[in-house]
Amino acid sequence: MTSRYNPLEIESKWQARWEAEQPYKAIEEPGKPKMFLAEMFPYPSGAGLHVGHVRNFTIVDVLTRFYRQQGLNVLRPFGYDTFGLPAENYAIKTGTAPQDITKDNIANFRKQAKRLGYAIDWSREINTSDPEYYKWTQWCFLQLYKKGLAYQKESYQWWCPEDQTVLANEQVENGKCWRCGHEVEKKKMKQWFFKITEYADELLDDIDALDWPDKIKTMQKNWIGRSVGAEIDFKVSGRKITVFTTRPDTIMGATFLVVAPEYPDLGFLVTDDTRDAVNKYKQDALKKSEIERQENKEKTGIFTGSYAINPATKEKIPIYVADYVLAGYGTGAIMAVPAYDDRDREFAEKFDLPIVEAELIDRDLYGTPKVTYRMRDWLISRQRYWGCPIPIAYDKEGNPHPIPEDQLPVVLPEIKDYKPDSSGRSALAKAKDWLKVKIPVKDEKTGKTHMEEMTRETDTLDGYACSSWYLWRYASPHDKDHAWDPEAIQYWEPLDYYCGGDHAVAHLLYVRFWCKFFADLDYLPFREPIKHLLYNGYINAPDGKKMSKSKGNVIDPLDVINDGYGADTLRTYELFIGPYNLDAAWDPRSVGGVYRFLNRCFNLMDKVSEVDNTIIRHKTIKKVTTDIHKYQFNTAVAALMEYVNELYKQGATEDDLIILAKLLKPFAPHLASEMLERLGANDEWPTWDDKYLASDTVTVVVQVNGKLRAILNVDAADLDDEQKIIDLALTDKKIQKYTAEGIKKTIFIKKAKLLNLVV
RNA sequence: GGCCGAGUGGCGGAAUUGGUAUACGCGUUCGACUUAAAAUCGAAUGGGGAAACCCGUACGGGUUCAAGUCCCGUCUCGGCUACCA
Repeated sequence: MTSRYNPLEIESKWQARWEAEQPYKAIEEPGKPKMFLAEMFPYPSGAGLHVGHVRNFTIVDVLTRFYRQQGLNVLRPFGYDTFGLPAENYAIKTGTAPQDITKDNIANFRKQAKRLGYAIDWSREINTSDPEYYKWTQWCFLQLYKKGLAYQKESYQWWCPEDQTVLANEQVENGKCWRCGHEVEKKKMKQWFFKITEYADELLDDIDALDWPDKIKTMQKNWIGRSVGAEIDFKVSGRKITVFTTRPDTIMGATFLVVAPEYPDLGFLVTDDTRDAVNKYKQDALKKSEIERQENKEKTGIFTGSYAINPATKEKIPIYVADYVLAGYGTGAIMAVPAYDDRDREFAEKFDLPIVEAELIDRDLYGTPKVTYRMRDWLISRQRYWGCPIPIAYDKEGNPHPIPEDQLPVVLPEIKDYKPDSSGRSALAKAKDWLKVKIPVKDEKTGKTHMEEMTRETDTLDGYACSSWYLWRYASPHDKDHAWDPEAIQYWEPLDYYCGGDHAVAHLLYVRFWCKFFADLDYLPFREPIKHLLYNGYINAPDGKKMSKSKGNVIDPLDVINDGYGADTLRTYELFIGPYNLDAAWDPRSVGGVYRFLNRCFNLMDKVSEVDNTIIRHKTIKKVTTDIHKYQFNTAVAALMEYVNELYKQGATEDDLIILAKLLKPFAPHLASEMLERLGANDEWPTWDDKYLASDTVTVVVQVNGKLRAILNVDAADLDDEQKIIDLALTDKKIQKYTAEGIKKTIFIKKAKLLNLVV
């Protein structure tokens, strides 16, 4: 031979072959063990792939190829999460249709992903903004609607009176709209919700059994936040206020009540003297932004003018309104026990209210047991254009009607102006023709059905709804009759490995919620959608900071490839960079180190000789295999480097090279494929035999008082003879020196091949 | 404030889960090859010391024959969360 290692040449050769032969197409084979893996599908931004995507996708790819090489039937699809604000903002700015932007971005992402050599089944691509896909998102919505789990509710939202639009919490800065600077207020609005709280208990109870990182499991538990307590009624001149408390046993110390500013019965509590002041306090509180609440935790509040009777002490206690009580949690009213609660004490001190160190009583005396959750129902309405239309229409009275399933999809109409207008509805409200729809209505009296003209819902769905079921769509991505094909689901699902570095709570909780819901409807034969979750860390810039365009410290993975390193180096480097679940900083010089390693692999092809490397070969097979099982990709690569270093010293046989290429393939598939082809070998994953790993002689560490003093080479068989080891150790001059005063105790650990002499 | 991570050479990181601390890579130094450089190949590389040795896993204690690993306390950094009664 020889040609130099030219990654770009090798990679384009193999990518062309994989494109033509589609070797990674997955086909159900009942009876054959399957493995289904996926990354959290990307939002295809205009910027293309970044190094974080590469880390994420490569982890999935290593596992994909590893299990393929082990003979499993592997499914590894790919998709795009395309609805969302960036494309809409870009559309508003440029007048380009989000549909077109998305198409271009997907094409770019696909092209770039192919340059990384991923073992993807490209026939299963999905795209959430494709009507073929979101038809079924709408179908899912209708199933939830039918069961009463998709519902409308009046609730307080941040509202900008200038822009006439709802704002997310993060879009409110110091009580002002982030766009126009106008003061925002909380406005009661009718919005769509999914009733995730219906599954709160199951979502919480099933967490422990998941093979997910503890970090994520804890975050989900905290998010759901189950509190076991009681509801207690306090009489207020003929009416009552119900409070929620986790400490009903402290009721003897309850010296006042506090209700939230949004408390519905507030009007009843005020008197002629207090009405104006309370109203003003309420208005101010509703104007306060979340950020202000965070920054200023100084207690504020005002006396309503009413008193309640503490059912335990029979005493008359004042009722306050204060914004440290949240309307959305419990009943929106609390009994304040300043002796036992820090917040209540702070409030009591400020307003000069009595603090009573009362005795604790039986928890069940005055309340009824009640469980409350911190998690709220999932607000899914968005007044945005670029999202999945909610399949609902309203009759003349404003009552909602589901769009019949045979009318799906409700196609998002193409419009010219995406900007929200003063109507406070999404830009869809301007699609006049689209708004009108005829819905069959059954007449109660005659039993006959007639078509009635109605007006479509103009809100679109939160993007998280689109990603709540895509893992099941992967099983039958082109199914025209179902959201997912039951037989394909039966074979492939649930997902074996899911890998990502984001969405610890939201997405990963919503998928679990939908899974349980559709399992209850018998659409899914399992109640947890994801068996193993790998949560990868971020890759930061060389300076350790987050990569960002404005800081100019972004590493473009395509540049790394095109600079001549190639995709194999990039992939291998991103796994070698450190433990997959920790953040890591990009180091351009270490990239070179990995490139040198792949070079050494390639050049080893010229160094074939006749030697026996059985032991190191089997050791390496074992190390790489077990490391991949433990997701220790960095040490798996290190083991391959050690192996190659050893082969450089000892010389390598063809067998050694074949094993190297097989083990290398998950990391550097192009180079490994090239090597295997030249060696005339297949890529079947090798196995090791422990008998080769036990060598005849072993090294025994000899310590004196726990400090290393000598190393002995002894026959492996002698490990069973403790006295012989001790005698041997005592022939060592150094050991003799340290043990001259006599030995008090000897500890021999066979497993560790260690002898400790205590003097 | 609460919860969860992390702290090991000049740097990224290893360490069979309590048993030879610093694997592998980067960087540095030296050598080989070369007219030369690059590339490549080989060797050395925690600190102190002439050596024997001593000191070393953020800091202070403890348990143990033995601690990077376990326990108690402290500090620093990162993430999530934020008055949830």
